[in-house]
Formats: sequence, C-alpha cells, structure tokens
Amino acid sequence: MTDIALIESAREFNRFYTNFLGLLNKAYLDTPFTLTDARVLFEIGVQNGVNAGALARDLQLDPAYLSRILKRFREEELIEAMPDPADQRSQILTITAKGRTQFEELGSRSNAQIAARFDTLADGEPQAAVAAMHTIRAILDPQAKPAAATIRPHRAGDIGWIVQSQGRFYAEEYGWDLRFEGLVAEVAGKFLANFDPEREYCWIAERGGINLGSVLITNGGDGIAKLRLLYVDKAARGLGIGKQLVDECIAFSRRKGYRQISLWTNDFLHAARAIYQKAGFRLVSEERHRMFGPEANGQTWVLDL
Amino acid sequence: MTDIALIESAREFNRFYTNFLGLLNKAYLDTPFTLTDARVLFEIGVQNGVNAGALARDLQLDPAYLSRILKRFREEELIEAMPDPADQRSQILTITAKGRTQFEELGSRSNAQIAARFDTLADGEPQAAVAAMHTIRAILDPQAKPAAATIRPHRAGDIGWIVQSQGRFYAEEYGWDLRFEGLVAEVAGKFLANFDPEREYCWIAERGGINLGSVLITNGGDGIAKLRLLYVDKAARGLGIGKQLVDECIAFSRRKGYRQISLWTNDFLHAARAIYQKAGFRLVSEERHRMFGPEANGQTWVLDL
DNA sequence: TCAATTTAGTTGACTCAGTCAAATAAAGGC
DNA sequence: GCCTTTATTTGACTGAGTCAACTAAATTGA
Repeated sequence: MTDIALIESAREFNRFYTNFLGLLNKAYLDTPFTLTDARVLFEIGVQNGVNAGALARDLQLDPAYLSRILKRFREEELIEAMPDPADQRSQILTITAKGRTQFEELGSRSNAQIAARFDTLADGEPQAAVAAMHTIRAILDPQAKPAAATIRPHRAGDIGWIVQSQGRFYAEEYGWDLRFEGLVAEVAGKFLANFDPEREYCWIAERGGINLGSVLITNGGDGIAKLRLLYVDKAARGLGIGKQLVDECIAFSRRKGYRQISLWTNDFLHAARAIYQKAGFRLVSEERHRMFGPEANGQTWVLDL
Repeated sequence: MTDIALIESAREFNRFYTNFLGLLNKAYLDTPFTLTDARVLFEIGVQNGVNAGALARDLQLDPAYLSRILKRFREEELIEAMPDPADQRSQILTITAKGRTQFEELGSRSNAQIAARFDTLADGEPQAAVAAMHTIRAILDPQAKPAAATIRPHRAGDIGWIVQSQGRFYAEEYGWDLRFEGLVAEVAGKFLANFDPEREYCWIAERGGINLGSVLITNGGDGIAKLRLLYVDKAARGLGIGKQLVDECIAFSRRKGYRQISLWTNDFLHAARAIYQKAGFRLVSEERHRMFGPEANGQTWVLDL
C-alpha cells in the first residue's frame, strides 16, 4: 500500500501539471484546430499507418467523435483512410503531404512554446526537468520503448558535463576526493586546448537531449591511441552504450592508423573491464595507488590494432 | 537557446501526460462533479478564504463560467461566499462542513485512484516518480522557487558545472570556440588538483538544487589573490548574485591577509565590470586578443586591500 | 468633489466538443 | 448458415465553456 504522502504529492503535481498543460494547450486557439484535433493529427503523423480503432483507444476518444474528426481531416485532405486488407471493417490512416505540412507547422508552434518556456530557465534546469520526465514516463509507462541513445561528437559544454558527472560519480560511489575531478578537468581541458581533429575524438551518448555517456581518444604518440574518460550514467547502464562507445573508439583508431589503444582503469569498474576484455584488450600492468583518497588498484590495458 | 532534442522530449512527455491525466480525470464520471467542478471545490478546500477573481486566474477559468459553478456550489451548500470588506465587489469563498466532507470524499477517490496505479509499481518506483515530479514542479513553477540563492563552498561536480555552463555560455553568446572551455577546464582542474583551503576558495550560488553562479579565489603568489571564473546564469541575473559573490571574495581575501586582488575580464562583460568598479577595482591594463576566435578586449583590474 | 473609466461578478444567449444510441458492413464462432 | 461481436458512421442530443452586456463598486484624473 503506497504511502499516503507520496500519493498526495502525486496529486498535487497532477493539479499543477493540469494547469501547466492547460496553459500550453490554450495556444491551439491560434490555429483552426482544437487540442483534440491536434492530438489526432499528431498521432497519425507520428505512427503513420495507424488503425483508427487503435487510435481511439490510444487517445481515449469516443469512436463516434474520432470518426467525425477523421472525416473532416479527409475532407481537408490532411489524411487518407483506406480499408485494412486484413479486416475490411478497419481503417488504416496515413498522413498526406498537406497533412505533413500542417503536422510540422503544429510541431513548430509547439516547439516554440516549450522553447519560450525553457529559455527562461537556468542552465541545467531544462535537462533536469526532461530527465525527470523520462523517469516518470519510464515508471508509469513501461511499455513505451525509450528512444535509442545516439552517439555524437562533442560540442560546447560537453567537456564540462564529463567533468561534472564523473567527478560527482566517483565521489559518491567510491569516496574519491576532488583531486580526481581536478585531474579529469585538466585532462579534458588539455584535450580541448590542444585538440587535433585528425587524430583525436570525443564521443557523447545522448538521448532526448540528455547526455548519458562519453569517451575520448587522445594521441599518446608513438602510434598509440589513449582511450580516456569512458563513462555511462547510472540511469543508462545495461543498454549497451558502453560497448557502443568503445566500438567507436576502436573503429576510429584503426581508421586513423594507430597501432595500439592503451587505457587506464580501476579494477572496481567491473562493467567497463568486461567491455574491454570482450573487445580484446589485455591487461599489461597493475599497481595499487591512493591518488584520490581510498586505496585502489589501477590497471593498464592495451589492444593491438 | 534550448536544445531541440530537449524540447521534443518535453513535448513527448506532455502528450503522454495529457493522456495519463485524461485517464485519471475520467474517474470524475463516478461522481456528480465534472473535472472542473472538482478542481474548483478542491482549490477552495486547499486555500480556504480565496478570492473568486484570483481563483479564476489560478485555474484559468472564464469568470462567467466560474460564477455559475460557484452559484451551484452555494445552492448545494458546499461553499459560502461573502463580500470582501476591503472591496465589496470581490467575493471571499469558504468551504462549508458539507463541502469539506465532499472535498474529502473527492480526495479519497483521487487518492484511491493514484494508489491503485502506484500499487502496481515495483518497490521504490513511486518514490522515484514523485521525486521526479518534485523536480519538474520546482523548475517549471516560479512560485515554487525560493527567491533567494544561497552561497556555499564547492563540492563534487561543481567544477564540472563551471566548465560546462561557462563553456556553453561563451560559445553561444560570443562565438568563442572550445579552446575557452578547455582553458576553463585546465584552470579549474589545477585549482582542485592543487587546492590550498587556507588561501583559496570556490563559492557556488545555488537555488533549489540548481547552480546559478560561481567564483574562485586562487593564490597568485606575492600576496596577490586572483579572482577567477565569476559567472552568473542568465536566468538569475539582476538578483545581486554577482555582487554577493564578489563581496565574498573581497571579505575572504582580506581575512586571509592578501594585499591585493587581481582579475582578468573582457570588456563586453558589462555587468561584471560594473560590479568590479563599484567594489573599487581599478583598470590597470588592457590588450586586444583572439585567444578564442573572435577579437576581444581583455582587461586586468586590481583592488588594493 | 464629481464624472469617467475600470474592475468584479452575474446573467442571457449561444457554440460546438463530446456522448449515447442505432444503424450498416464485416468478421468470428459454433 | 446463423448468431454474436466488432469497426465505423450518422442522428440526436447534452452541457461545458465562451462571449457580450449588464449592475455595482472602486479607482483615477481633472
């Protein structure tokens, strides 16, 4: 039986968000569409080829009411409907070019609306809000498949993100002191200050605007690529992101003609070591250290290319 | 300018939550009240003695429509309305005993509804969902924000935050390239790596768990304190945070026996320069540079202590 | 001090979003 | 082959919510 305080907190949020959405949704008055119209067109745009009955269920609309909306959309040539070959009773809905234009117009207006709201926020607040939205969605709608993480090159702010998230992680999980964060900052700072795009790279894993992971390749000289600062956020572990990042490093290093990749890790990072081992890295040395407070076991691994 | 991926994530969540609330709100069909009725009674129950005009604004309801609902509630003896002594046009609304009973009945039904949903979740998930709701509320609801920022010493992750937010800010506002972010990372990294708590400090301005500003004092040798990386987030400007941070620096530097504070800034940072001038700093040198791409005018200021 | 304007709330008239029921056509089950 | 169920459509309707005009009270400016 869930704690009453949690329930009341959820209800209070729901009252707040009902108002918040009410404010956002008033904007549809600037278009000829009602909110429900927009929801319908949008859903057809997103899952092109949807079944009308499924649409009514997804959006919790009265089928009779939806039918009228769809009829009007057909008349306005925003969508096309055709009988499902598998079941002549059912209708398959697809968006037309004209409908796609309208869909994009609605999308732009909606984007502008959220942007206007998010632009008033402090740096980090939109990310924190969206990360929280991802959390709620994942809990309340487990069937919704989270979008796959994409991997992209670094851009402004990412190096700072690397420093912040890894600094915080190692402090909280392993009790490492701030010298570690300082080292990460210096390493990452040098990477940017002396960046050689021909032989060095930084990959960022991201989903829905939220950074989830990172890794760098730097030029160690003598044909050796250095794999540094591999990290996957706790919330995104087990999804194969770490492996994807390491695979990118290996492919890049081969492409750039390095003869070997070398990396330093600590033995308590089990998931990372497993990735390295499966990728063919071998352990070449090991040393205990207290560089950041608690005693730890540093390891150097290499992969011949 | 907020990242489009964040905006689209927020919109997707809004579509999902519109449906989720739609499902919850259908439950009102089991009572004689509409959703709007319930929102009205609930809000009067929560802020007993509310002004009718304020209620209409808070709930974004047409005053004519609200008037009819309130009339019906008066007839059903759920609420009482009396003219505001301060303004006879205005009505003060209070809930009656009967209304309170109904308010609690609605509350119970709503609690049961959320409980039914939360009880299907795994252990810890309701807590995680509600924590996420608090996060969203705290960010999006200006009224929920504490007005004042607090200033605290740095902790794990803050240096990364400084690198990220300033790196992004200078890139977006002034077109500086990533070498600036690299420099900030190195400076801040050295600060942590060689930190002398007796003579150096980092202050962070924070509100509601979100960082809003920062500044460092480092030991420049020869009795000179260096003021570095002063920054206030766009969303928090004009609140006096910058001045507070600079004041902290001056007080600390005097306490630690420095003879002078020195700092380097760029002339386009007008607000920062105004703070320095008001604090008594004087301009001692100036030089044009292209360290980070576009040409800029660097300035060194000092304050004798 | 007074007239004009604005504000708070109410009532009349109305629109149309959405619901319910009955209809038709197609599919499924026995 | 017949009965039941499902998908969709259309007719009729309700009532949530909007807009305008009204009254009473407060504010503003001359």
